[in-house]
Amino acid sequence: MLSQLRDLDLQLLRLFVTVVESGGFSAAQGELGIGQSTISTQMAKLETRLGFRLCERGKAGFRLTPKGEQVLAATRKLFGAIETFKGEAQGMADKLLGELHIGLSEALADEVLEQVAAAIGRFRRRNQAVQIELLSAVPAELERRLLQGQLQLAIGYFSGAQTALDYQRLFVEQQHLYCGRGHPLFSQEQVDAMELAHCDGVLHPYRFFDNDEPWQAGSSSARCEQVEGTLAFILSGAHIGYLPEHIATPWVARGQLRALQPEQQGFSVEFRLAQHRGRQPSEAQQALVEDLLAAFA
Amino acid sequence: MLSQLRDLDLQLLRLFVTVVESGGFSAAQGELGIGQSTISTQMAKLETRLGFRLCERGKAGFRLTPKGEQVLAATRKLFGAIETFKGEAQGMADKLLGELHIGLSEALADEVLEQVAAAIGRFRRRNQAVQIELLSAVPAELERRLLQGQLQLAIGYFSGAQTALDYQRLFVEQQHLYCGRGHPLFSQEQVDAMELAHCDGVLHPYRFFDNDEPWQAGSSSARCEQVEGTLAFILSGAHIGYLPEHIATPWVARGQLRALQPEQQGFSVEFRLAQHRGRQPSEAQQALVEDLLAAFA
DNA sequence: GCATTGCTTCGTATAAATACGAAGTGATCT
DNA sequence: AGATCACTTCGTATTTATACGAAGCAATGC
Repeated sequence: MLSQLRDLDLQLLRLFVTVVESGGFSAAQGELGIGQSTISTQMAKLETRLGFRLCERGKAGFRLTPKGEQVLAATRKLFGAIETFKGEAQGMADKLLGELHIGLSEALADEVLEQVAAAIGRFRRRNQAVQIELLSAVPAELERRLLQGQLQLAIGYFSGAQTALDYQRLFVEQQHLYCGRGHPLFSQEQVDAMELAHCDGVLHPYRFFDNDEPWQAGSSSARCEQVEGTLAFILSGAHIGYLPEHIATPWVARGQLRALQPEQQGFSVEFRLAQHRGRQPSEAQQALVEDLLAAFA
Repeated sequence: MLSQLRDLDLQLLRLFVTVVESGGFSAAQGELGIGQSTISTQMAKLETRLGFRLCERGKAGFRLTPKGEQVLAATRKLFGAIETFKGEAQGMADKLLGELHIGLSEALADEVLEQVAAAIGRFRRRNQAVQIELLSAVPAELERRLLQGQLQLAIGYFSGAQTALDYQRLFVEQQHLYCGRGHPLFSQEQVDAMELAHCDGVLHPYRFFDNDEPWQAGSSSARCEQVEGTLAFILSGAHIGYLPEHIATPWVARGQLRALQPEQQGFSVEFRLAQHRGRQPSEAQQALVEDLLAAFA
């Protein structure tokens, strides 16, 4: 008598609805693909669970009891909810979700920014609802945050020495040694290595390409990790130092900066996309990596 | 890969929710009462069905994937719908539903109507949402409709001859033979049977107690099935006839009617509650019968 | 009166679900 | 390095669900 409706069998309810729609047990045989004795047993089971009769049947005809009508309506409502659930789950299957924290090296060239923007645009055209967070910082900082898991992706020039990180080449940036207008070497026609050796350089600690730089500062009373500060030191005329070509170019055009021995002292830096090798990336991350590589291809 | 979410296993979803609430597979062992290997298998099964991973687990700790979060929310919503369904079904179990069509004999005494009213009041205090329809008519009409299934219950004086109907005694009504003020016998002190035999009576065709009536009209030029018309014939002074005592009493008090030989010509009619014997009554019908019998007890 | 129809009940076969435990993996902690 | 933890995988046992068909039953139609 007491309805033991704890484990609510959806299949029984589905059978019930089909039986009603077919208008009888034997009529539902074909629709359900099972024999009528089974249908009878199942209906009896459902009625036992509910604790009341759902329909009157017999040669006299098939018809729902008042409670049967109510249960039918309630069942259809329930099936609606189930379809909604299925739809949500289904739609979720191929949808990208979650959060992406991405680090960008400071002082990127305009065209690089445009390519990053293109990748984001491409990504946003996917079936996704991803929370993206961008962070600009010095590469060392980016690498540190990658390792700590605060970032999933970072674009910058990296040591390449971290075995825990995976690197993919994106583009190359040209660096040159520059001096400012006030510097003794600025107006000097010929500059030789001897003279450069005595210049006061700008030191950028924690940068990964220090050893790649053709010119190594003999002495240095200026330290700056960021490009902007380095530029300020150089513009002062008191120091010489390395800058990305795209940063220096407008200043050179305005006669404020001069590249020193571009052929000998210049060098190129490889910018890479880095991600943690250990923790396997989310689908969203994989997709964005794909989009970034496509944008820089 | 393709999510085969057709038969949506609620038990798997319930397991998932419990695992989340416990914060891990092995932590959920106790809660679920099954071993962790089973939990692992079940979770894998659910994830296969959905087509994506729901949670990351391992020594590193347990946490939901973004999709897992979404599925958790969707699942809780679904469970809400299921609880609603259960509640509806549960509440329906002991609730009276459907329609009841009830026939009442015309010209019932006020106190009888009060008792019917009491029964309806009692019934309405039950857990029910029944549509009740009342119909006043002559008993023969009520009996016909009962047999046709247009009525489930009827109160009246019946032949008792219908084997298809079940009768239960409710109350007794006294009938007397009356004449109106204008009738020759009205002011006559003593009335004998001889004189009555020559009176013009009111015939009530299709009534069931004709043969019980002590006085049988010798001749009759007046026919009426209903009480009200019969009363009019008798008040005219041209006819004599039987009336329920409760109908006549106010007219007698006003000196408009007189009962003829009450001891000899009076008789009593048994009013019964009738219902179809063949079709088994709804719960609502059973309940109302109970309430009617109680009211008339 | 008898066949037919629509359902119920019973016994039983078979498929599927559900479970356990042992062995294995891989990351983390000591 | 080794122990530990949390989970996975595998093989297998046991229970449960699901099905069928035969027999039975009550109502209907001819």
